[in-house]
Amino acid sequence: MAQAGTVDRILDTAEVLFAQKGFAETSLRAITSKAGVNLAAVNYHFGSKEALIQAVFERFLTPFSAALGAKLDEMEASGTPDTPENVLGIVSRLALGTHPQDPQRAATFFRLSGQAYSQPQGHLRDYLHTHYGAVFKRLQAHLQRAVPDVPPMELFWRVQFSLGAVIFTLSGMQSLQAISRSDFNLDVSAADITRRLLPFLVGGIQAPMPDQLKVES
Amino acid sequence: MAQAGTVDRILDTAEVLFAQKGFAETSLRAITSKAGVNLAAVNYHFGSKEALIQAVFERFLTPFSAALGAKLDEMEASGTPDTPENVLGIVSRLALGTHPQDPQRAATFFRLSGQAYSQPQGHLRDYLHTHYGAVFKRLQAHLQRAVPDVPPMELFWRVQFSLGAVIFTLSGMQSLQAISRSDFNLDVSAADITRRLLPFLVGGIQAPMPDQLKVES
DNA sequence: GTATGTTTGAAACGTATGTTTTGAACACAG
DNA sequence: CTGTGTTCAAAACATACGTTTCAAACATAC
Repeated sequence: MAQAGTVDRILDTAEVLFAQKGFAETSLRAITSKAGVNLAAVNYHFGSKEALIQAVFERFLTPFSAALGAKLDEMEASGTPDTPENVLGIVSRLALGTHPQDPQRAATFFRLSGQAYSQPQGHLRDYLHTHYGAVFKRLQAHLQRAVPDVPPMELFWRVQFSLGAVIFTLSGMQSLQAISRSDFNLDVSAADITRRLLPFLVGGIQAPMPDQLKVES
Repeated sequence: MAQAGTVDRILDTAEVLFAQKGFAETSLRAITSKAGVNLAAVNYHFGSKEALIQAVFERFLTPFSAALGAKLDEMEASGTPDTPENVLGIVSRLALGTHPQDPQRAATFFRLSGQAYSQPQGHLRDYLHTHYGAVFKRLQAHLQRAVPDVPPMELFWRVQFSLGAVIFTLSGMQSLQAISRSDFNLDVSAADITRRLLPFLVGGIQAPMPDQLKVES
């Protein structure tokens, strides 16, 4: 990351700063000065700040969703049974392992995702849904086979709950670690949290259905 | 909300706008013009924009945490057994029912909380933790009695996971409803989602422990 | 009615932001 | 060398923001 081109230096720096301080709170001047490039370079290479944000996500998500697709192919080819543990395990190992040389990278990206998802107006949310919805649905289909007793709509929501638990927790890891440290005198890593997450998610996803769900207006 | 005083008109409007567009993306001018008050009124009555944000949270959270404390008193007095369903049920009914005259209000506030928690630098997160941490710990203690086999630290994280699932889902309800509608042709309300959430959370919180948790640096 | 303290209104201030411009530096083909 | 397209650098631009100012309006008590 030292002598990379202007474009990559911008992307690297923007990724970190966006995760640290948020989109609106990170100015182009902060990015360009820390990256050691000229202010105008962002608009020259990306067109606008919003395009920069999208580019940051694309650079991370495209390889990730491709890797996820490949893992699902593998799973189907090898006849691995569809259990919640297997399906969620793939995602978890992938999220933590796509950038083994930089263990911080995954945490940075979860923070980014958290911000993208909690942006109320939801540009990015829609963008993610349209561009990476296919792999997502494939994943959901595997989960459905793993818990056939859970109705599809219920599973849809449970997957959203899981997403929330994951992104929310890992995006706030820094603060949460401080609390955990003061309460338990113990440090935790992203891998540690993920290991704790898995049983929780499995338990939630395959929970028995409530007796009846009434729909109101 | 029609003829309220300046302070309340500001708070009402700010609450809605912050939830809709975020803190940084909502200008004082947008708030004051929509509230029909002068721009300077915010700085006059609250001192600064950040103080306004805190005031919005305080106005909602203080009654809520008081009500939660009362419900816990009630539970202890009546000898209601500490089960995950009972404890989580209290919170859920409270979150949905504190403002029965305005069902939108709860959703608005969840969106607010989502933004507060995902703000990376975490002023608000710390503020919430220090001001309302006591009730929170009390709740966690009840949960601990409900699932004595789960070690305290594990429970701590599971509560965080649950918080993530709740806030994340309800803060993104609007977008998620759109997806759900297109996938299932079905509409859902906040109460509906909450009813789906409960079994998920109960399943996650009382999930069996993984065989062993190694701690890494 | 006058005086006093509080609240509002309109305008201005200083600053930070995203973006645009213009020209120099550079790489490379003819 | 000359010309051409690309990248970079410095400066300026326009705008939006939070905040401050100061006088007018108001309420309340004496």
